[in-house]
Amino acid sequence: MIIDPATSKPPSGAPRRTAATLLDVARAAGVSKASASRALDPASQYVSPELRARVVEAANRLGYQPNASARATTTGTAAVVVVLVSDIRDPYNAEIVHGVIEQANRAGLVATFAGTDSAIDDEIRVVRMMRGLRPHAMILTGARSGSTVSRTSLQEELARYTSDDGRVVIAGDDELPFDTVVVPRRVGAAALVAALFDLGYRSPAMILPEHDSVAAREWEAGVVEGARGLGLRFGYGAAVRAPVSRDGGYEAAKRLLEDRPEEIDVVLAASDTMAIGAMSAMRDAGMTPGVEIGVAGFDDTVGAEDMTPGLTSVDLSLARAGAAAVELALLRPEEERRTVPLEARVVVRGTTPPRPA
Amino acid sequence: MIIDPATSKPPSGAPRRTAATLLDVARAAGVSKASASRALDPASQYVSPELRARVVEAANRLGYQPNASARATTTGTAAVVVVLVSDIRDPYNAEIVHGVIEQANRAGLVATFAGTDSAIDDEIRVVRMMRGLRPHAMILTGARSGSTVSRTSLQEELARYTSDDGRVVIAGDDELPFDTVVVPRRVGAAALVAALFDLGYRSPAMILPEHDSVAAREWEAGVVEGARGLGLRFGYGAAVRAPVSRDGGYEAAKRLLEDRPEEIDVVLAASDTMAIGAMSAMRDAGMTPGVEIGVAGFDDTVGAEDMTPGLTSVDLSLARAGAAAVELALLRPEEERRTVPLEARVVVRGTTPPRPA
DNA sequence: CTGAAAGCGCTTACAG
DNA sequence: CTGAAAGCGCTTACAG
Repeated sequence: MIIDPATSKPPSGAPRRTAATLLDVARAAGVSKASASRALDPASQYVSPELRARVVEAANRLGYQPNASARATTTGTAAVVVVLVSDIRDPYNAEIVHGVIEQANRAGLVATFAGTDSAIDDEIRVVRMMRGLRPHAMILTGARSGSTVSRTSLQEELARYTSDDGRVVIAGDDELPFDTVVVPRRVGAAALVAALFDLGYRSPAMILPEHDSVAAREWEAGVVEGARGLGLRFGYGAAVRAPVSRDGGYEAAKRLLEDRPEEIDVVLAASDTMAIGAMSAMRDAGMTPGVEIGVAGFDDTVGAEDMTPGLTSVDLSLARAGAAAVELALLRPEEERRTVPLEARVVVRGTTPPRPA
Repeated sequence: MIIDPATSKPPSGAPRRTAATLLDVARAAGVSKASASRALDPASQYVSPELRARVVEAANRLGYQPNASARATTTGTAAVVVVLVSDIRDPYNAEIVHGVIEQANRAGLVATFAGTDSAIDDEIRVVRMMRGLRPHAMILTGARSGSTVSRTSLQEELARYTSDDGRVVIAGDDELPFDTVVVPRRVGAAALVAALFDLGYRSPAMILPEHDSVAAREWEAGVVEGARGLGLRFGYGAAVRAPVSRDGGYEAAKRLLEDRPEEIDVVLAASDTMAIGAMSAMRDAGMTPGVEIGVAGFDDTVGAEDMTPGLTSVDLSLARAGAAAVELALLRPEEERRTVPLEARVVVRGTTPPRPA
């Protein structure tokens, strides 16, 4: 359960011995609050050097740090960017989040996070609650699942926020009418199929995410279009759906191998995690990944290169995604939806050696 | 470079069409600001049900969300907990951070993050800047490296914060005079050595982190003490230092194998990452991990079980660490330093099969 | 139970 | 260049 921080009270404790305030600094320096404020603002002109020096000295002596909340209520916006992540432990998300933190800090913004379990209704609640922070922007990562009704509600809640001059950036796999950093899933999937074709693979099978999502659809579209363009076809039963997890990949590969092992020469999984599960399934079936049948994943998350053999995958340059999202959030808002594409790079490793013809 | 958000100005844009305020709600409901405030505070008694109903209705209609900054400047503390992480992509940190987010949300707190590159001087700057948020607590994860002088400065900066009634919690491997969630590194390392002894291993070698840190020392102490207790000794050169990374582990293992492969029957690495590198080095030397020589890691990060063979490791229940840190932060401050221990669990997998005597 | 008023810590026109 | 004053959006005694 999530408690609204704006509604719940902060845990009470001993009476707060308060931190130094601007007034304390002003007094210590023997100037007015207004002057102290200006002296501490590097952008402010019209401050005599001596006054500034005196104030800065006093501030340092007192360990003064301006109260960010007070400043935010004065100025109207907080120097905050909110990031909604489903699960930070997912390396895919961690990579994006890392980029956000770096870039936000560089821009003088504080990055705040909220988990959402990737359930859309959860996300609506979180967006609403985070609006209370009056953040400069909200960045949504990953894909979300939920009914059309829920999607509409989320869109409305976000629109409410943007109508108050907030910025929304979608960093990931979703089609929402806001500025978006586009994860090159479709392009990357097609490029992967092409690379495998060049290596001599002709009979691919797919392990698809069980739940529908934009990410899943994009990947599938990339694979199917890529294959079609090369004259390849998927046989009946050569596409199975499974949960996006190691175990999901394991089970899916098992089914694939049981049903029609002879007609498949390479298994494409929609994520590295599933591909890793698939590799285990092959081993348990007495095969060696890359020998009888090739395997390829997607995302090139940390670890793919440390499998044995190394897992062929597609690097989505996610490290850039987070930074790009912050950059988009910093631009002035525009009428039309803006889009920043990332690059996809196929990384061929041991699980898909050149296939003898 | 990090820009102080308290000093830098928020990026300016179009004039802000402001969000609904309490006054808007009060007017819409035909009551005073004071009454509206009370009606929206679930904890407030002395509000007539009808008045409350009217206010709540108006608030919903206007999509009102209280301004968290204004509330914070009124009450003196923000419902925020700040987390300092070196690198969120490290699964070790991600696990802790995940626990923090979950538990913080449950407690109605917002979690804010700042990266620190694990350099102590960076951390000092960040602590200082984050003090401006007047957060309820600061949680420091991981180990930090830096001079004694720097450590003292960090301690001073943190003390400054606690003297203003802030709470500091160390979630990880460090000895600082604040409430601490203790990562059971020493206990876990000793338990690992004992487990390996039971499996028949008698000649261990160590891959240690290159840089000194509390984490490194604790792990080393656990291994050495555990070994000594069992009458085992480390031969000369059976302990090598390397960067905490896959490549560091690779290089270290390579050296170990070149120098004295015949005297070693198991390699203990201070982290799973290094252990994974070590496994690659063995393979490149024509060996199979677990066959000629065993390998064990530490942390049991995601992925260890998916190696081939599975990597023996020690699970530190880090998922609990983040939650425990938040719980500590919520307790009322006390004079003496409090300590919450986590549990260590040895997980034996394929890289350390029972060794024939 | 309800409202008028003061106050939290800042910033920023507005006068000097 | 400097200061007095108003105002940001809230909460909370203090009177009724």
